[in-house]
Parts: sequence; C-alpha cells; structure tokens
Amino acid sequence: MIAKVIVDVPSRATDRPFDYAIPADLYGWVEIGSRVGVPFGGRVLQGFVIGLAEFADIDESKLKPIAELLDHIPPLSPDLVELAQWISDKYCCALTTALQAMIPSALKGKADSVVTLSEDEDTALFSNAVYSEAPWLAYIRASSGPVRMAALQERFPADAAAIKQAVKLGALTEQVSIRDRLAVRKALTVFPPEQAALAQEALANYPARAAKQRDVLRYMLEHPEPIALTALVEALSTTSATIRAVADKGWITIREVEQQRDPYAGRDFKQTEPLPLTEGQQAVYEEIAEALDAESSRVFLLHGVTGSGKTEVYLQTIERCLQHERQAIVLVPEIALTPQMVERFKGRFGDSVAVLHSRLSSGERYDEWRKIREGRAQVAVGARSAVFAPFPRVGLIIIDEEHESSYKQEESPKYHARDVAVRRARQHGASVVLGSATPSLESYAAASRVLSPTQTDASASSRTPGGAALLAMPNRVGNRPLPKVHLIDMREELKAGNRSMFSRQLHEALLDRLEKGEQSVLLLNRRGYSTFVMCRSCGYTAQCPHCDISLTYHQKSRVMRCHYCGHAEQAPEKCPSCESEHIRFFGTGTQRVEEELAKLFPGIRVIRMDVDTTTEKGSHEKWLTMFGERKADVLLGTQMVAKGLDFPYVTLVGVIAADTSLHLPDFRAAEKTFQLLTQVAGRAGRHELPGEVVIQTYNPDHYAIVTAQHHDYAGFVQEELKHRRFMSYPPFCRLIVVTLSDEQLTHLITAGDKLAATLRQLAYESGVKGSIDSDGTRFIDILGPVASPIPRMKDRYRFQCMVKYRGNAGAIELLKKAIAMLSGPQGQPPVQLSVDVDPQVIL
DNA sequence: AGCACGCCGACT
DNA sequence: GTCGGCGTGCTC
Repeated sequence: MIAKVIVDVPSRATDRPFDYAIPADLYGWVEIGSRVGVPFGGRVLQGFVIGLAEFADIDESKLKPIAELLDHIPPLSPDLVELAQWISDKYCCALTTALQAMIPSALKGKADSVVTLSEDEDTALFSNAVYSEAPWLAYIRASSGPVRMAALQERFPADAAAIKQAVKLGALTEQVSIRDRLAVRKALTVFPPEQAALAQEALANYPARAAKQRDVLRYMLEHPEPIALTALVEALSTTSATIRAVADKGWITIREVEQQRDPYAGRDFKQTEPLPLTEGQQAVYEEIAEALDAESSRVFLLHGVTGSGKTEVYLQTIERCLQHERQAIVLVPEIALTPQMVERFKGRFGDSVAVLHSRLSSGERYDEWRKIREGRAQVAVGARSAVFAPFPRVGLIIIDEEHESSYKQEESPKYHARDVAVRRARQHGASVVLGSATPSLESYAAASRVLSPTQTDASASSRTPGGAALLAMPNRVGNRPLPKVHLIDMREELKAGNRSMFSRQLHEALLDRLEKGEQSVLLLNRRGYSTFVMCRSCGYTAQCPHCDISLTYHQKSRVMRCHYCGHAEQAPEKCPSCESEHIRFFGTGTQRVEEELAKLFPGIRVIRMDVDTTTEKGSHEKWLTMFGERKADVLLGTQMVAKGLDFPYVTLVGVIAADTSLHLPDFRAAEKTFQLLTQVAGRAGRHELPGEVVIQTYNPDHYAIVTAQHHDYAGFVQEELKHRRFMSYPPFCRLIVVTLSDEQLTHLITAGDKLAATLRQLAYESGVKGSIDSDGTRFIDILGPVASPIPRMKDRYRFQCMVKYRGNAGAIELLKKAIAMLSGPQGQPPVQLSVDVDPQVIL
C-alpha cells in the first residue's frame, strides 16, 4: 500500500503529493487525514495523508516508508481533506497551508532528534583523544537515556560540528521524530479501592505507625471518586510518597488521566429555556426548520434589524438540528465573541458547546477542539476557523454578522469563512444561515433579484446552489422602535462658534443621561488610523526603515513599533530631522475624547476600550462586565463597542465623527460606514428604555449617512449598487489581487510587467471579452501593475495587479497558468507572489 | 522551505 | 592547496 502525503513545506515546488510506503505495523492505521512523520530530502517532516493507492506513481525503489504515525485518531476526516483541496484551488494556496489551517496550532509538529551512543560503536573512534575529552561526550555518557539534540546544541554550542561528525561516523545514533508543540495534558489521578469491603478491613488492621497512610485510605473510602494526586496531597497535607505507599500495597491505584483545559471551568452558566418566538421569528424559524428536516443544503440570508432577536432564532434552529443528531457550527466575528455571547449558547446547550477563539491559549483551544473531534461537543461557537470544526455530520452552519470583513483571513490561506461554510454545508447536506442587520452587498445580491441575470455574477450564484433565500425580520422584539437618529452637521457647529468635539446636542444628551443615571456608548470611528509620531515644526513623521509605513506609538513602553515587520525603536525626545522639541504623539483619539469628557462633565465615569486598554487577556471581558454592572456612565471606544453588545440601560449612542471611514480609498468605504453606523445605533434602546442616537458628521448629505439615519438598508443598497455598477466593482464582478514582492526594484518591475502581459495574452486567447463595459456575461480585465498601497515592506518592494472578472471567465485558472509560465522548471516564481481571491480590504 | 552539491576568493 | 562563500536543484 502507498500513502499520498502532502509534506509540510509551503512552497509551490513541493505543493503536490509524495508517495510513501506504509510499513507493515502501520497498515490499516494510516488513513486519509492521518498526520504522519516522513523522511523528506534528508530530514523528517510532518505530513498529511490525502490519499491511499495500490501502486506508486514513481519507481518503487525510490519509495521511502512513513517514519511514524502521529495520532491514533486522524486529526482530519476525508471530507475536510477534500475541503482543503477546494480551498487550495480556489484561493491559490499550498495544500499544506489549507490543511494546517484546519487543525489547532498545538498539532503543528516539528522534527525533534535524540542521540544515543551507538552500541557497536568503534571504540577507537571515542578513544581518540579529541573526542574522549570532549565535555559533550561525557555529558551523553553520564545521562541514562537518549539525549535531545536541542539540549546538546544549547549546552555545547561550539561543538555542533564535532557532534554532527560523530553522528556521521556512526559513533552516535540519531533518532528523529515529530514532536507536537503541545501535548495532551495529563495528571496523576488516584482511584478508590475496587473492593471497598476488603479495603475497609485492611484499614482496620493498618500498621499503627502508618497514620498518614491510614488517612489516605480512609479518605478514599469516604470519598470513592477519582481525585487528582495533587488535590489529595493538599487535602490531607501529606506527600505523594505516602499516597504511593498505599498504592504500592494495592489498596488504591494511581493512573495518568487526560485533562481538559477548560477556559470556562468553574463558571456557572444559568440554563435557559427557549423563549416564545415573535411572529417574524417564527416564520423564519419554520423556513429554516423545513430545510433541516429535509436535510437539503440550503443557504438563507437572514436580514434582521438590530434587536430583532436573531440569536434566539439561531438557538432554536440549532436545537432542531441537534434533534436530527447533527451538529451545528456558529461563526461569530472575533470581536463580537464576548462572554455575553458565549453565555447564551452555554446557557442553552450546556457542556455540549465548544468555544473556539483566539483569546484562548493554544492549549485551551486544542482541548476545545478535541472535545469536538471526540464527539463530546455538538455545537461549536467560534471565530472564522471554527468553520473547520471536525464534526462528523454537520447539519447547520450559522454565520452571525455575515458582512464582517474579519471572516476573510488576511494571511494564507486567504479564505472567506462564508464561502467555505457554503461549500462545507454542501458536502454534508447542511444548511447555512447568514445573519446580519446590514448584509454585505455580495450576499444580498446573491439572495435577492436585485441584479438582472446578465448582471449577476454567475459564479456567485453557483456558489449558492439554487441561490440564497432571503428571510427578513424587519421589527424589533416586542415591537420596540428603532432609536431615533439625529444628524448633526459639524460645519454648522463651527459656524456657531462651537469648537469642541461635542456638538451642543450631544453635549446636552450626555448631560441628560448623567442626570437620569442612564448609560451612553460613544463611538470614535477611526478606521485606518493609529497613533503616530509627528513633528509640528517640520512635519517629520517617524517611518519604519524597512517598510513604507508610519511607526505606531505605544504609550506604555514609549516605543514606536512597525505593525508589519515588528521593528521597534525608542520614541525620540527631539525631532531627529529639525531638532525641534515640538514632536508630538498623535494619540489614539479615544484618549483625547476621554480627556475632553472629563473636562466637560466633571466626575463622569468613562470606560475606554481601544487597542491600548484591551491587549491584556480578559481585559475586554472585564471592561464590559464593569459597564454591564453600571459602574460607568460612558463606554467609549472604536469599532469594538459597535458590535453585538446588549446593555439595557444604554439609551444614548453618540458617534463623534461619522466620516473618517467614508473617504478611505476602498470601494467598500461607504458600505463599511453604513454598517458601522447602523450597528452602533442598534446598541441603543434595546430594552424598555427608548434609545436615541446622535451622529456628528461633516457630510450630512452623503447617502451612506442619510440612509443610516433612517435605518434604510434598502435605500442604501440601491444607491450603493449604482456606484458599484458604474465603477464595475463587486457584486458586479469579482476581484483577485496579486501582490509581487522582491528586494530588487528592477526585478520586480520586469516580473510585474511580464505577469500582466501574460495574463492579458491568455485572456485574449481564451476569447473572453476584455472590456469593462462589455455586456457579455464573461469578461476579464487586468489592471496594473501598480505600486501596492504599502510600497515597501520588510525591505521588499511591492507591486500589485488586479484582475476583475465576471462569470466563468476562468480567471483563477488563467492566473495559475500565467504564474506557471513565469516560473522555473521546478515551479519557483521569479519573485515572491501572493494571491488574494475576493479581497476584502483594498487599501 | 531546507539542505546538498557545485564552482570561485582569502587563508594555513 | 584547502575552507567556505551562497547560487541552482531536488525532495517520494
């Protein structure tokens, strides 16, 4: 038998299966999805088995055997392997990158070697004076078992060559194996006597002087449950030796037991019962339930206004899904994965919920993942990568806030969780629910008939077989009104002599809430901005020496850091360019707002949430809890205060400046602004107390702001679609951005021009219409190369080409072909190439 | 990605 | 005459 193995080398040259012989003792254990250690080019690497075959594709004499099998249960199932292949195809990434993204990072094994003295070693070799006096040799001799090579390297850094030589000559035997980054945590556990009666008798006759041992045995008889050794030691203030002594006499047993790192251990989640559904919720629920009962793979776009009770619909459809003995996955944007959210799921489904998000330690994440893999969880709630939760029979995938750009991974594999979810659901006959108060234009266009057939992106609708069904929940639970939104023209404020960052109306509204003891949320929309250092005399800004980007100032450490390469330097006292002392750190903005609040409203209690105050683990949670307990009057922050929060005493939402995200050079700028305003407005008046929203802007006539004021999603979409059609942007076409980078500008220019020319030639040959204005259903257009928005990063220059296409223009295949044509015989590209299919941020 | 093999400068 | 620089090439 032959195993087809993808080795863990993420390069184009090795992005194909390699054949390995399956040794007799692993026969039947190696499956599709197994993780193995294989010899590859003189070293041992981790790899994934993606296929089994009777015969090898190459000369059998060249075959090497699989060195080891790394897990008893394969970490991946065949359907996930297939999904990885689809991702690798669609998003142009190495298959190993896609596979690796599906398993917790704890399972990223690396080669680890140990050495022992060879049994039959030629003693002459070691009697050689050079060796016999070597301290490293003495060290190996002195140790009882094999010695880790890494330990030798650390202890005797100067002797690396000699040690390698000894291995080469056969005096030392080296054994390489794959070691995981993190192991399953185990703890010694004490088990009670199996035959209590006998033990009881023994207790009575226990040697008089062994009082402590008697304590142990008595305890275990009184509490006949397994207990951690350490806990027992503490409970009886004894030592492990005493306990072992009892075990040695055979009365109790001590065994290693696998532990669960439970991030929510010790937390009591109050169990909740399903709430009665409103008419609107009921209708939506029944539609989805019908698909679940029929086990047909359908996609629903659930457009429900803020406060319309989407979460309750999720909970009850999951319930229905579980009744069919199928599992459910809930994706939530990282930022919205708050304790509040987790509580709702744990409260309804208890222990069968596994939570996966980036704030967990890698050990915790590994254990939550194992809970899914081993069938101890039926519901997975998590960020983007939870779409890969290793359930055997997925019945439902819910994507909350589906418009969030964080569902697109920025690093390779640059997948979009929404599209992966649709694909995975199809494999399992599962349904997908995309929920949002402000659906992305792509999803909305796919689900409604906004676009005529010729304008519709054909491949988008093929992504969602039969098209997505649009479900609407236009009313809030309890028919509470959406909050009244006031637009304030800040130009008028200035004219009236108000130079403060608070308009008179916002000022008054805040004062009013303070008097009533109600709470306010203030949003500072500063997407795309960060703290930077600038000289007020000469305009000098601190730049990264390796990247064309401003350094970000971190107040705590007084260090300036580059977000892209990690370069860090001390913040200067004087301007390095003009020696002036007027060098300033342009703060987060939230800080300035906080100061101003303190000045205007003496005694006001403000919680500020931004990158500075939420980096610590659990701090995010801490602030929100405090706010929930009404220990503050104002929650002030950036985007993170806009998402998913639900506090009953919040009756005022203020947006300091709505426009900052409006004029970013990104075609989604208006959409992002509309979404943010709508989302944050939705934080107000969710319960008995009515809400009010004040939006300050310099563009009170902009459609994104006006439609947000009137909670008019349809109006926004209509206007935005006009622009997208005119400019030929999604959903009227699809995009691919190829970024080329190299240390040498000349190389880069040559390669960039060549890539664009090849693409244009291939597009022309394939007969796809090349004009943007073409009314054909297929078109492809290649733009660039142009300098990237960050023209230099980590000392490498960067260019990009954009491919716009519509229909099945085969753009991805064309691109792959073009890259292959530019690459060398082993597939090595002339410069570094990175492909982003369906990019979310075009900055 | 690594690591090996392979062809040209500063040392014993 | 050798040690070693890192430029192509291959890994079942």
